[in-house]
Amino acid sequence: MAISGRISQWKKLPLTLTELCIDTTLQCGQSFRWRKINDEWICSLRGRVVVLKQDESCLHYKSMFPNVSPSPSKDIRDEDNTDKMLYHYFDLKHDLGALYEQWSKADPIFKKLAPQFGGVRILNQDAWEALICFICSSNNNISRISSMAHKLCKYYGAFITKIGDEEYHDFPTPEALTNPKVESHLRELGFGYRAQYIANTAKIVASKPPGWLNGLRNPESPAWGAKPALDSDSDAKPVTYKEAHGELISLSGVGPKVADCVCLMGLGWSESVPIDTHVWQIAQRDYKFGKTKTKTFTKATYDAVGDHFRELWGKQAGWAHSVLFTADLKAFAKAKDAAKEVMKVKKEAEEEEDEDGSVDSPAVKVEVKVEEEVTAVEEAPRGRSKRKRAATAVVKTEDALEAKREYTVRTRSQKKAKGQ
DNA sequence: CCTAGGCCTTTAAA
DNA sequence: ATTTAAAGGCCTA
Repeated sequence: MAISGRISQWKKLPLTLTELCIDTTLQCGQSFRWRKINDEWICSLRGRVVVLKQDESCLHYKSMFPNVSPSPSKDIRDEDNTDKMLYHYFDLKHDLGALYEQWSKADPIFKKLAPQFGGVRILNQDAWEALICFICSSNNNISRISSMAHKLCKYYGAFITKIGDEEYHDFPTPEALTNPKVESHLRELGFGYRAQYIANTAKIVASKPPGWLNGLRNPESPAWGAKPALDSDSDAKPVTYKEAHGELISLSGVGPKVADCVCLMGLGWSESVPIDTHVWQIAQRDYKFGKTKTKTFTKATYDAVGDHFRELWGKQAGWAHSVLFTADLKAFAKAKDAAKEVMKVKKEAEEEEDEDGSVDSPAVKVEVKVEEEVTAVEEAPRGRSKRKRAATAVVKTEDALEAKREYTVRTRSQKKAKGQ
């Protein structure tokens, strides 16, 4: 494989799946730039391309740097701080097992769901990247947000290296997005109304003093590469979560939810709980938040839900929230797959009957219960190979249906409330 | 303080 | 086939 930069060997970090599960953590909607290729995760990160894979006991990683290093003759090991970078990125100083125990103790609902979703961890992302990506997230879905994030890197980020035919670029700086043509270009690229938000926010941030955004960090969670303040200027009073949140809201395209995402995933405010439509649904369905006075979701409701979770889960409420959020996403995806699988089986059954030209097939045209259709498929095998295929489909479908039923039960109460 | 409507684009249902 | 709704919201009136 052709690589234009310098590549490190595989290294490893002892780490259990309870402490970190990259499969869930990297695709639960926190970060939008990781891509999975076979069993490896790959992403450009702070000037290098990082590849990750995980087994029972270790996180394996390697990194690729650009060729234009300060001293090309120097051994890569002297400057490769990827181990420390990942330790910071995954915030591994926290004992996740202990946190899960604490949250389970405080909340029976968490306790029930958590065992299936271990190793979900809040990433310590670059604040600027989080800010722009979550501006993109409004009224949007994960796959489209991801493609937008990649376009930003592709057109505005510094080139890092090429692997095969794929070029890797870093996430763009604010300055790189201040060009007057950015807004119209991003619109052409399909960003929609978010193009303006991004352009405006880039201008605002670029006009602030350097380090302004990271100045909103939780002091207990310093930025990557930040030098510990030597003799700190005593007039700089520490920022609070609420203050940081308020500052972010003043930016373009940033409301309470996006501000909380940046606080939690970019600025180290672990008590921040972003309330999006999913979390709001969880709050209504599982935490009795349905009977508020106002029907629509107001700022007051937003704060009330956040405060409730902060009281329930404590200091690291944002982390606990992400576990439940992940659980809901997975259940939702499973139910969706189930629906697809059912359609597929339907189609197969239909095709088989067409092949035979048999007439006794009322099941496919009439709206009936899916369970009955599955039975119909099972009883309809005629040739050997067809029988096998049908049997496999049934097995897969039963799992899928189970997931769908489970999700439906969980969401029923909410649908009822909506109907009134 | 609360509410309604509009906004870009894509996808899946209806 | 067209239309509607929803997808991890925000902004303006």
